[in-house]
Amino acid sequence: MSASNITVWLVEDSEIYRRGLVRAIDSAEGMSCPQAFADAESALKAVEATPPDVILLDVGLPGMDGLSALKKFAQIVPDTRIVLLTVFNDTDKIFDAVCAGANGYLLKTAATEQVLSAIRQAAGGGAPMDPDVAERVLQLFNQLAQAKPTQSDDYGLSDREKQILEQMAQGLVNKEIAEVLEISPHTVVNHMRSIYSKLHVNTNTGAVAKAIREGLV
Amino acid sequence: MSASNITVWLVEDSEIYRRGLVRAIDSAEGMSCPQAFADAESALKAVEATPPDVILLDVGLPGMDGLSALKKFAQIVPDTRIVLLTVFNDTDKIFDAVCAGANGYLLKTAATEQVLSAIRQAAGGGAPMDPDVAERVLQLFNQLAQAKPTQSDDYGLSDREKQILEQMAQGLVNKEIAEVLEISPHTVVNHMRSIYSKLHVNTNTGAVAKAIREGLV
DNA sequence: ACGGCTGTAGCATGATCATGTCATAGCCGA
DNA sequence: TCGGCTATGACATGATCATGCTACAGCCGT
Repeated sequence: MSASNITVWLVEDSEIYRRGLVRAIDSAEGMSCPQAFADAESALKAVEATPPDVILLDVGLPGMDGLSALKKFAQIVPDTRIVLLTVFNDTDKIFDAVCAGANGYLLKTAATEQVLSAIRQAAGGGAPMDPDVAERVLQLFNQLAQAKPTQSDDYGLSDREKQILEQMAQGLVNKEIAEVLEISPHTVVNHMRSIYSKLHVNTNTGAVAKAIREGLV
Repeated sequence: MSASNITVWLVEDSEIYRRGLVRAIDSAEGMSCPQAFADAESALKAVEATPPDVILLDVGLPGMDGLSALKKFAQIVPDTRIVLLTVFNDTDKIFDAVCAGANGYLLKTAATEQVLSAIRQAAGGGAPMDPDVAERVLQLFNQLAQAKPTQSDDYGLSDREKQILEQMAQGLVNKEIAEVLEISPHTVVNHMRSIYSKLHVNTNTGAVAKAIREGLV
């Protein structure tokens, strides 16, 4: 918010790293670090009273883990920009973090000057992101956008059973499914038996619900 | 690929900008710009013969537009890292670009040193991204990932009807739904009529499928 | 050549569903 | 206060579904 003086909080358990970064921030033009915390719990307690512009949050914290903390911060002070600091460069964690509403993602190997620059960018509405992290975000983005609803487990359904399931999920009744697939309604029923058995359901609605939710159709 | 000397191509119609950047790249350590083009067509013709490590691609080109060019480059030389250069900061374009496989996104307002740094990062497998662009990517990412929080259209379903629908999507039969909601099975049927009517379906499977797909439950 | 699986088909029974019609009560806005 | 909407409940009929059983042909691996 304040363009002249950005308030930054630091949540980081390593005392050496924390002290060093606090000093760097306080020395820098246009920003200050009035508070720093060694764990997320104490930061969460204090944040509602005097929300900072930016929080630098270590994801490798003792006690409450960084991602849980991130979600809580995002809930309590949605206007505060939250930049994650991490040594990890793990796709799953990045995915979770982005979903949880992180506004930036820096590696701890970043130089001090880069961190300060990131703080300015975050405060200005940007999302500073390490290029290696960004690369993974883009990969994830493509996976999401290029529509592939992960059918990791198809419950051992046969091709024919999947076809039946698909027609069911179109809202067709058995007779119509039989017509579409050019088989007897009896056969449709038989396939449904197998489907119910494999999906562990016993109603058509249950089968359709499971199929759609699990991306089988 | 080459860590020692990164080959960079520049596709940019502004002669002034192009010449300046070529000179900067050639002067920089560890990279060179053997070729530069004023339009995408001529770059596409030449790219298969001697694919560079990185292509800096202006999206505001005359003739073939930058995004189309991006898709073609990604097809022909998938190993070449493509960084977009743009003056625009438009969400739709960013979305398209990311989907098309861009490996980075710089604004033309970036300083020369930033561009050179971006080239190194892109060549190293990272995705250099302007923080403002990254912010939009993250927003898009959230829209994609966070299910469908916006059931903008609930088809005018009443609260009770949504409850019924929810139970249907659990796979319960009418009698069970009646028990759960502590109403008569007749009433359940009546609510279903309304649901079918509002969703424009006429089977329980159709209703469940639509409800789940549209995020109503 | 045999067993196992898939896909096909059928019959039968009881449960469930879809649809039409009717009815009462409460709540809210006009 | 009246009409409209929601929620409730009911009866009836025909369609559809779930489930139990049997059966056969083709394919695949042993």
